[in-house]
Amino acid sequence: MPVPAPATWRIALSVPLPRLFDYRPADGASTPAAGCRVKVPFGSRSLVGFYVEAGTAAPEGPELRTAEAVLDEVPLFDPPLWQALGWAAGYWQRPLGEVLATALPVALRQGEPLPDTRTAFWHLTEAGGTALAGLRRGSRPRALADYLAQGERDEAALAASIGPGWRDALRRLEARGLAASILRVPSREAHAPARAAPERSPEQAEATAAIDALAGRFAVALLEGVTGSGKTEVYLAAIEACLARGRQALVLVPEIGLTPQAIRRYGERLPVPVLTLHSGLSETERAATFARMARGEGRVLIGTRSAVFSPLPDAGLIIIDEEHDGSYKQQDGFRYHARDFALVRARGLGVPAVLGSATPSLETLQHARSKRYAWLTLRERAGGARPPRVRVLDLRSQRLEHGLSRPLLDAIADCLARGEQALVFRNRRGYAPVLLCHDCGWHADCARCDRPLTLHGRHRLICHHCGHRRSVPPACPDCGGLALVPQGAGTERLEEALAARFPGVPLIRVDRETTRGRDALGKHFDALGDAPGILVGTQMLAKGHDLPKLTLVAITSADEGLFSADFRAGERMAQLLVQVAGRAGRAQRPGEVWLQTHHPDHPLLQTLVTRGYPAFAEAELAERAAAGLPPFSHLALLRAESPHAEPLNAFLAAAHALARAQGSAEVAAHPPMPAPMPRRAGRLRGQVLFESTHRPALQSLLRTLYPALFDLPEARRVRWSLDVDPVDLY
DNA sequence: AGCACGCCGACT
DNA sequence: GTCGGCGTGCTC
Repeated sequence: MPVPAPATWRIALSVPLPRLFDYRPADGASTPAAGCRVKVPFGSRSLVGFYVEAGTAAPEGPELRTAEAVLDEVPLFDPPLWQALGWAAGYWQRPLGEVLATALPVALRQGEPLPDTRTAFWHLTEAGGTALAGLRRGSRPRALADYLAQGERDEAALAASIGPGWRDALRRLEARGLAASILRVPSREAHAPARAAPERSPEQAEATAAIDALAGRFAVALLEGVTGSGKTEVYLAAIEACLARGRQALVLVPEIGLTPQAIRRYGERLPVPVLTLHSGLSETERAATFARMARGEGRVLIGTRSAVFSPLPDAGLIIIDEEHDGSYKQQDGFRYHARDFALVRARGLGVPAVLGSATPSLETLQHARSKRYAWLTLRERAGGARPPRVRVLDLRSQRLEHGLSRPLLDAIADCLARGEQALVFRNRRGYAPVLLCHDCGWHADCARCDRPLTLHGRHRLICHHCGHRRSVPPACPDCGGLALVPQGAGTERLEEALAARFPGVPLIRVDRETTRGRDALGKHFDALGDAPGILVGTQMLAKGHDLPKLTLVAITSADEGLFSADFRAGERMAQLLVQVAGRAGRAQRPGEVWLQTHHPDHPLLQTLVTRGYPAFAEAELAERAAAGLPPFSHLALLRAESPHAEPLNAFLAAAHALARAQGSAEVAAHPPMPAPMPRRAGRLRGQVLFESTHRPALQSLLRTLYPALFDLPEARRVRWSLDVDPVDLY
């Protein structure tokens, strides 16, 4: 009779190795549930990992080390979340431990316990009730005692009611035994919303009813609503219904979509507290939000990309606002797509998901066309606002003043004269994108990226790809000529030109330089107010709060994206143009959009301008279908970079050979090629593209290829990463 | 990714 | 004579 192999614990660790690690069970510990955190020795350090499953020690395997401790009685991941994360690790090709670690706030990742989410509620003691009348009238302790006499209150309520000095007064009452507190989970009781819902349009009511009808099962609805059509009202109605059924709702928003105004709007309209998750929070706050959601205390969570990992023990609805937005795709490390993961979670949870956008991604549109998603549309703008009129301005016959044509400047002047506001959009920061020698054609390039340096101010050249800075040379380094001229216009130059042309008119520039930190954007808009004025800036202007006086939107160049090598450039350009254009003419003032271009006859532009985004998307989908591009095929991109060409080429060739050797007829492994930016920050970059019309075939190739890449000796000399469903081919 | 080990330049 | 540069290799 053979001796049974000793049982082991298979642990997922957050290290970039595509396997689990086997340990002997911790002394005296019983086998944990899947997903429990376990402390284990690893090399010379001690790591927090996740128990996955039991295993058996291979007879000739390595000597196993012993796990130190089990940190959880109950895993932090509920079963559907655990399952979805396992799926994600397999689909996006990342070690499970790394995926699980990303899904947790840092404190929990490091082994901290799930934080206490109870809050202190204060009340008057019996002695306090008696002593109340004896407290000096008008004093803070008296005010506090009077307030507490009405019933128990949490500290936020005390602060709001008493104002500064409340804590001091409270301490004094507590010291005299007049007030006491108990720690308690805040009541889940619904309160009356601070603001009532406006009347819904028939379209909104219809969409709301359609979403309601999906409750209790997995289904996806695309809510395609033109800018200003009130998609948020539909979300709010769907969330209310979800709450009424006793379920939690998760709302994902793009990075720039989660403004204080937006949060306030949800908070005022919903009958429960709204939790938020965004880049401005501390790790303590993130862990608390995670805990509140895990315990079912939080009923509504609004957050950016990473909020998709929140526990949802009572899930009822998942909403992905602006589903086309690129910020849902994580661009380093675990390269997941929050929209796609949200749909996987919705399926696992058996709840509906709503994808909202004025400009849906072609992927989502294709699903809607093929009837896999319900397709709901909002065609009317709320309050009877008219869609803006679009005018295409042919630049070929125009002289430009710092990137602005005469007719456009006149239109801005008219707009200001009417007492209205204008928005000038330019997707380039800085003064000018190129500094050119007029004598010999030399231009200033970044020495580490081979790309033109952007002129900032008159003296600084900055590389937007690697951050490298230098000053403007006194003369052309090639010919010695002194005629170094800025070519093209960035937001800085537009601001300068507009200020010169419209002296005294309020002018606000909105780009990464001028708009940093929490709600800097909101402060800009507040500064402008309702007075006539001009906003000039980058795509940060595409969203933000409503500007009722904004009636003119100028897009200074629609040409980028028309001829780009990236097959998604046209789609992105169209989405951006429509989003920016949608800012014009809310309320009762009709808006106009001016579009400067050197290619007024370009078919994509023509379709977009004359027939709108849906027609553009149809045309683009037809082209993608003909070219066999996504969403009609599926891609994975192996990227690599190295300071030297030789190890880079060796790795890509080896990886390509490996894929070829696996020989899938259904997957095309393109030969290694340079990245669209072949050199960045001094590193050479190359890639291998995998493509298949059959997703399972691509997945099957990646499942064997990914671990094999780690074993390539060539892999150790380069930095490499695998991107499944890349959104750009950079 | 860390972290240790390992073999060559400018400092107390 | 050492501190430390980052190449190379390993982690149950």
